[in-house]
Amino acid sequence: MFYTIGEMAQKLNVAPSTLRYYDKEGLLPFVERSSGGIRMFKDEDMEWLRLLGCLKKAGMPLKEIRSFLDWSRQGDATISHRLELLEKQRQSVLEQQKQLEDTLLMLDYKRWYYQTAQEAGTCAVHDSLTPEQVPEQFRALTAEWEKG
Amino acid sequence: MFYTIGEMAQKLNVAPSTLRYYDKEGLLPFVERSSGGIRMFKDEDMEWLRLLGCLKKAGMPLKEIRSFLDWSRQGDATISHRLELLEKQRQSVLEQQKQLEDTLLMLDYKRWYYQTAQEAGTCAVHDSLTPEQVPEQFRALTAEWEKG
DNA sequence: ATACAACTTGAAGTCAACTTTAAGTCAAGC
DNA sequence: GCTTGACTTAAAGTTGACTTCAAGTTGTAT
Repeated sequence: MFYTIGEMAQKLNVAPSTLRYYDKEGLLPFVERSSGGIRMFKDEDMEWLRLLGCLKKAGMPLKEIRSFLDWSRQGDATISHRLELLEKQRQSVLEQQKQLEDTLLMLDYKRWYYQTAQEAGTCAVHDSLTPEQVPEQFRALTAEWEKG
Repeated sequence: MFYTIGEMAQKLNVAPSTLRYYDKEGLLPFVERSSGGIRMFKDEDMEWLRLLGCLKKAGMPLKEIRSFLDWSRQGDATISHRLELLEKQRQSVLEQQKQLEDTLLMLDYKRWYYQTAQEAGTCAVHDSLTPEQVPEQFRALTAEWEKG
């Protein structure tokens, strides 16, 4: 079962031009062509593109994804390279998670700050708030995120 | 207590040119200047730059950070705008967390895959693995992440 | 056979977020 | 007073990841 670039783009919810760009960057070396030169995508190709999208969302640049792909096609001699790249990316994901955690805490604090201000009609309400009126989980943050 | 752009850049672990760029983009409207035109950063400015960095790492574009800043300077009339922007960003962070969670699971699976392959010296080892030899947490993923 | 939408390519354009360059100014130490 | 390193600006260059354009081809439906 084959799909055209338009069909595959729709399945993946990306623009056809994006897939052509990936192809040009060597990220789709196994996609077959019809006798007339039209790309014929397989379900297998979608698998790889889903993996690609996953790595991309984890912040991996296309160049590194390309390296990983090239290594995969070179066979068993590159297993340790691939493992190393994956470990590096895993570390990066863990750091990003930590960062998002911190940011979420900050956003939650700010949200409470502005919700309170909205109810009062003014940010000045926070000048006259005793520590007991600040929800416990935010007390440590009032000092840290004063500005803005 | 004032800092030069170089000192502040060092404290924040960014390039001085980055801070000049932020200034040009209207993200540092409150940074004072010496009589000779040299930027004089305060601790307060660092607070804001830390907040900016936090929002940036959460994927907020500088334009939106600029909006938030402008609204903050306009006073209480913009509280709801600010709240709306923060809620939107909070939603975005939650989605990113979910995405990273999925990616981490995939990376953990791939890591196991290549660690096993490395020990065996070949990826072919996975062809002759019974389901019981696959750690339980990865069994559902063998089908999902076959490629690469 | 012809129309027509969807495909093809290479090249150029876009966008965000910086970085670099060039030419000049400021300020601290000698 | 002079040197020197860090600062100033405007403008141009870079990078990554696409998108758009122009000109042409393919393949399906009538």
